[in-house]
This record gives sequence, C-alpha cells and structure tokens, in this order.
Amino acid sequence: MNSGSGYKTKQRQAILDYLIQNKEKHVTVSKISDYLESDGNHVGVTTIYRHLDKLLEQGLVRKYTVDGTTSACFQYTDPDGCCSEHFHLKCEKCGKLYHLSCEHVSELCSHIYSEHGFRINLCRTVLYGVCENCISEEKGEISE
Amino acid sequence: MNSGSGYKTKQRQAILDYLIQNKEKHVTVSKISDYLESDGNHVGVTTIYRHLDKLLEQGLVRKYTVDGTTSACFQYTDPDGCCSEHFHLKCEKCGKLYHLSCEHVSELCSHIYSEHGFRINLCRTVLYGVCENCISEEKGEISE
DNA sequence: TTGCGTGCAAAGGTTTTGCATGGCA
DNA sequence: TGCCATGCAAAACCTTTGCACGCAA
Repeated sequence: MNSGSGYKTKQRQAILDYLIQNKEKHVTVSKISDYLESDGNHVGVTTIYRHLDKLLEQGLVRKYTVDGTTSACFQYTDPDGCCSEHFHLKCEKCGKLYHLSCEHVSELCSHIYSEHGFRINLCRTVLYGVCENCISEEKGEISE
Repeated sequence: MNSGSGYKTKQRQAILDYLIQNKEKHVTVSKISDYLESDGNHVGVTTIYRHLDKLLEQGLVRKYTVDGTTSACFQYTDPDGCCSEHFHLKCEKCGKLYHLSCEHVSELCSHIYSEHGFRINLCRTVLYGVCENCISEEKGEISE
C-alpha cells in the first residue's frame, strides 16, 4: 500500500531533506522555496504545496499556524507514530518544538477522557508557552 | 489607562454583541460581516478586522485557525482573567469550546514548569480532540 | 509508452493599507 | 473643533486550480 506514494523525484527529495534538516522547528512554504532557490534547486511553490499535502496525509509533517503569521507552518515528524503519545510544546519566542514524553501526560489524558468525556488528539494538540532558554533570556531583557 | 480604548460606536457595539452572543463557539470575519448585514447593520470588513485586532490586544477575544479553513477564527473570552487558569478543549467535530477547570491542570502546569522548564501559556493553548457528544454520534456512524 | 510530477499563469480567498469622509467627545 | 472611526477601493499575500510539458518507471 505504501508503494503507491509516488515517484522519487529530486524536488520531492529536496523538500523532504530540508524538512528533516529543520525538524526541530517549523518552516513555511516561502522559507522552503527561498532556501531551495538559494541552494540552486528551484522548485515551484505549487509543487511544494502539493508535496506538503501528501506528507500531511501520510502523517510525516505537522501543520500549524502561529500568531502573527498568516501563512501555515509545517514541521517534520518522525514516522514511528510516537508523536501520538506525547504532548508538543511550542515555544512562542524561539519557535522550537519540544516533545514531552512523560507519564503525567497520559495520566492527564485518561483523566480528561474518563472524567470529562473528551478524547484528546495529541497529534494535533500543541501547548504554547515559553521554553527554558527563552525564560532565562527574558530575565536579561527587563531593562526595556 | 483603559479610558484610551476608543470611542463607543455602533459598529464596535454590534461586533462585540455578536461575539458575546456566540461566545460558546468561534466565528470568522465573513460570518460576522454576513450576520451584521442580514441584521441591517452594515459594517465594512476593514472595520471588523480593526476591532478584532484591538479586542485581541485587550485579551477580549481569542484567535485560532482550524484545520481545513484558510480564514482565522475568533471567539469572545470573558475579561475576568479566569481563562488564564484553565485549559481550553476545542472539539474538532462540532467546534464547541470547553473550559476545563480542574486541579489536574494546574498540577500538570506546575509539573511541566518545575521538571521540564517550560512555562505554559494557558490563554493561548487549546487542546484539540473530540467531545462527549460527538463521540456518541461517531458510534452511530460506523455503518459508513 | 503511460501516467504521475512539475511549473507557469491565473483565479480565488483573506487580510492589510491608503485616503477621503463621517461621527464621537 | 479635533481626532479617531469608518468604508471603499486597491494592494499584498497565501493557496489552489488549469493546463501543457517533463520525467520516472
């Protein structure tokens, strides 16, 4: 069934490579396009959109929107399926994505399901906030 | 300081009224515009965008994007600040927003802060999933 | 050779900006 | 009266669609 995922083309490979290289943060279509352009591999935006759609269906990328942006953000996610078992923490300052695997999470989920009747979709859910690094940086910026 | 929020105009009031009437769900700019039009109160979309921006700054509305839509969704949020103290559960099926106040939440937040160094922004964070009502409906649709 | 992949151009939406006019205080 | 608010038109974006050509299998 997976053999039907399509041809191996250099465009597809270039897009996937870039996503994997940047798997710790999200990227936009225009960033992908700009990077490939500067790297000497021109790929039309249409193609980028089409590949991202397919990767999304295959569960190989996650899609968000971030405050202050109108364009969608994409981020590579490992295909091992483990991302449906933990929370994702997205730093609002630096954009970095953290995968939070911890028993408190599954505990909370089962609590919410059994007590509040709500089945959480961990794949889609992102907790926003500020990460450790950016918290320390903040403390240095109070002089504003 | 709050006196600088601007004039009281009928456009502003109409937008706010509509948001409050629909506080249990999210609305888009075009929905607001269509409703006001049908209600005999024409308000230009520019004005709607500008008011939503202000309300967002004041923390009186929340802004999301929902899968499969290209337009932003807005939802009124009470100004009493309590929404920074609980999780928000958004049902992916019916779009309803639930406010989850429960000690497990604050427990998880302090755990994540102390153990993982991440400070969660509850105002901005939405847990996606499927609510009780929609789960029961799903069970009736398995015949597809 | 076959059929998917690609990329340009154009269309379709949403959101923002400029500018002249209107209306609250 | 002084400013902010409003709304139209146009611009700026992001994303999708149509279509002819290219290329992997």
